[in-house]
Amino acid sequence: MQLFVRQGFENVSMRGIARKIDYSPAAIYRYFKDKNEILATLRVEGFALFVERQKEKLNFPDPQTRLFESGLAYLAFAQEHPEYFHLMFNLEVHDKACEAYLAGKPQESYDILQKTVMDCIEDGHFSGVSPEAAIFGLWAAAHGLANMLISGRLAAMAGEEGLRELLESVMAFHIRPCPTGAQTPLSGAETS
Amino acid sequence: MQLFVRQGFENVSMRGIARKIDYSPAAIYRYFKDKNEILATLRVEGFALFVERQKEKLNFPDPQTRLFESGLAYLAFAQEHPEYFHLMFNLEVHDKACEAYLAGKPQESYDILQKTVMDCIEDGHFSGVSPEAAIFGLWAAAHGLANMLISGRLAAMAGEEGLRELLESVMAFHIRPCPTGAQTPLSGAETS
Amino acid sequence: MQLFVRQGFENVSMRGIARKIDYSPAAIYRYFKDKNEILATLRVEGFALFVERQKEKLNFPDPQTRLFESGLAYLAFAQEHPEYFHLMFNLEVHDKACEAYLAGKPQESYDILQKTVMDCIEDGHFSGVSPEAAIFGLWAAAHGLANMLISGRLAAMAGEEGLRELLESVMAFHIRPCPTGAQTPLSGAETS
Amino acid sequence: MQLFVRQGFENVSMRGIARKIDYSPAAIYRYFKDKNEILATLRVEGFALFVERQKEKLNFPDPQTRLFESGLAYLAFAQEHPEYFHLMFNLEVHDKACEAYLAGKPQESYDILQKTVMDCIEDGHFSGVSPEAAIFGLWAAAHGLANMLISGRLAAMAGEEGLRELLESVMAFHIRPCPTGAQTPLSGAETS
DNA sequence: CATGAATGAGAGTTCATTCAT
DNA sequence: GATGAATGAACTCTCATTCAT
Repeated sequence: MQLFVRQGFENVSMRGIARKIDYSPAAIYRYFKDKNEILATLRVEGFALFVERQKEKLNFPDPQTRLFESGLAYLAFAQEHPEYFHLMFNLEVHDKACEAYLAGKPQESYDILQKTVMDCIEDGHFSGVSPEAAIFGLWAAAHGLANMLISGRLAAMAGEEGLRELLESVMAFHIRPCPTGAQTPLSGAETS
Repeated sequence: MQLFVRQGFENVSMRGIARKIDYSPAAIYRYFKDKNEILATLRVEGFALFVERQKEKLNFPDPQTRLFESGLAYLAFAQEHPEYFHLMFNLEVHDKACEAYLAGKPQESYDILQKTVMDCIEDGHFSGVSPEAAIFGLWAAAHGLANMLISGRLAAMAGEEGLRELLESVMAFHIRPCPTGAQTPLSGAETS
Repeated sequence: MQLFVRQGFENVSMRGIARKIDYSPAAIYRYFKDKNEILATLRVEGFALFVERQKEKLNFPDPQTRLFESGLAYLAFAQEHPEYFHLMFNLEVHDKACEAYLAGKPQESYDILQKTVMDCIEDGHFSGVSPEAAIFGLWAAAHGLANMLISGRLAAMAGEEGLRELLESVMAFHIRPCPTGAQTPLSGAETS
Repeated sequence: MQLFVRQGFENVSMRGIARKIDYSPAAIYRYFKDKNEILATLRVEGFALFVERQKEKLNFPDPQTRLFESGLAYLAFAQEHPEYFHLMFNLEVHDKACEAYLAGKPQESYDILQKTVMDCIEDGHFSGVSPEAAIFGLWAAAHGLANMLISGRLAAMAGEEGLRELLESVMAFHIRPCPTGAQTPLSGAETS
């Protein structure tokens, strides 16, 4: 099963899969009803693995460290399983059973992240920051960094060596404390 | 040609394009060698439009405002031209001419952003921050937020109303000043 | 179009059709949306031709002759267009547009036949016979004979030569007058 | 084996059969060389059952009653075993052994029917009628009625209730006596 | 005796592409 | 300058069938 997960996902065609695992296209249908079922299965698998990786970082007592570590875990997951990442966030899969199962995951992630951010705020680390802004901001930062990472654009610009340090310093930048009272002026952004 | 760019891009098929511009599929080949050439052209167009939108925000004298505005412009672009965005960042287009032409763009963007960040640092806004970390961090943040925005996940979680305010507050969060001396501890993340 | 109607209908596969008309499978889809649309079109065509052939026999003033001739026309149609016949009566086609169009045809046929039979009864030819019984009886007789004819079973048993005379004499047998008052006893038929 | 004969036959696929008898598809091949062999076997079985049902009606002393009852038996068979009927008369099965075995059956049926018809003629019931015409005529009538019955067209036009009475009255119509001397005029049917 | 695993052939269908007109 | 007609290759998926176990 997991064999062909590692093989990239350009050729997401039954024939392509079959060729890669040296099976006949028909053989696949013994194990999966559908092409959708394959993708759905992989998606679920991916999310399970992802959540597992995230939960591993839940034990750090310091909320800032938790934030930092879970961010790095986000990136590590994307780097180690770019196909899963692709499947989970960039592919639109129309499978009701799958979506039903996954419906709760984002909320769960949100809740965890929320708690961590609130803890930071209570610690005075993110004082004066709207929790919602911080949550989505940190989330988006990790997500965007992961995307740039697996698309190769990051390595192309920053060089292969030092990539790890760069990622860490970027995450550190995102988690930097917020000095009391300071707030950037909000000029209106025109979005027709 | 630009007519059909505005019409959505789900149906990226020659037939679909032809139907939308009320031409025959064959007619397209008078103007483009290939499907790849169309996509490449659109990619280039997209990047041009993107850069244009970004440059519009270059006139704000205050570097922080520049940062803030260019971030919002990034999001606005994604929201107004999700097809371009998709094409530019999520689709792999194999076209040599296109890639050659675009090779310089990221560097250009990088340079602009770098200048703005350095200005912020000089202003004491991002004191003690590695410019590289800030550049990629802010870039990734905007990129991730844009991705979440056009994938609909953001609206699904935060609600349609308030979305604009949320985006602004998130961008503000990312641009918050850095208090002198504060730095998060970097513990090594072992993943694998 | 009509080329491949004549070629038998065993190979009712797009590829088979394509091979027979020396086209590529894809070419067929320029002319028909669907495989169903082909069959539906042929069905409609077949029914049109059938009704035409039947209406040609409507001018005979004598109702018995009308009956006889329309019966022979039924058989002639089956013999000349066995594929149409197959398509019309032995194949189940699931096509809403087609079925909607054809829904009225049987009733129309029924009405014509009913009129002819009533005329016969008024002439004293089928005195004492239930019109319904005569209508369905004659219909079924023609239909059954046509089926046996195109399945080859009739020729196999009665020989190729003399087939025409046989058909005529069978039709004559079915149209024989009914003597007044005579009625066969109805003993109960057990059909669980 | 006979278990799954009763279960309907729409899904004439090895997989479908296997599912219905709760065996694996492969198991079937222990008992039958082929899909054709299954169908051939069922065909033979069907004909055997059919002949049996017909012979049950052979004991009625009155030839007209025999005719009537065997006609109803024909219909009852079609109604009770539409799959057999389909298999026997509407499906082309290419199996030499099967065909060889069945070659004699029609002649046998023909002989039985011939005897009955001759008896009727001797009784003065079908006076002046060509035996051949009567035989094939009655045969075709029963066959056509059976076809219309199981195709659902009869019920669609005549209504579900009253169907049984209709069938009986139609059969009675077909068996009506022939008055001496009367013969319909045979005008030539032009069929290309 | 029965099955799980596998397959080759083929089903209907779509797509990017070509070319005579 | 534009199209209608056509195609080859690919798609997802099903089927009858085989064979080691």
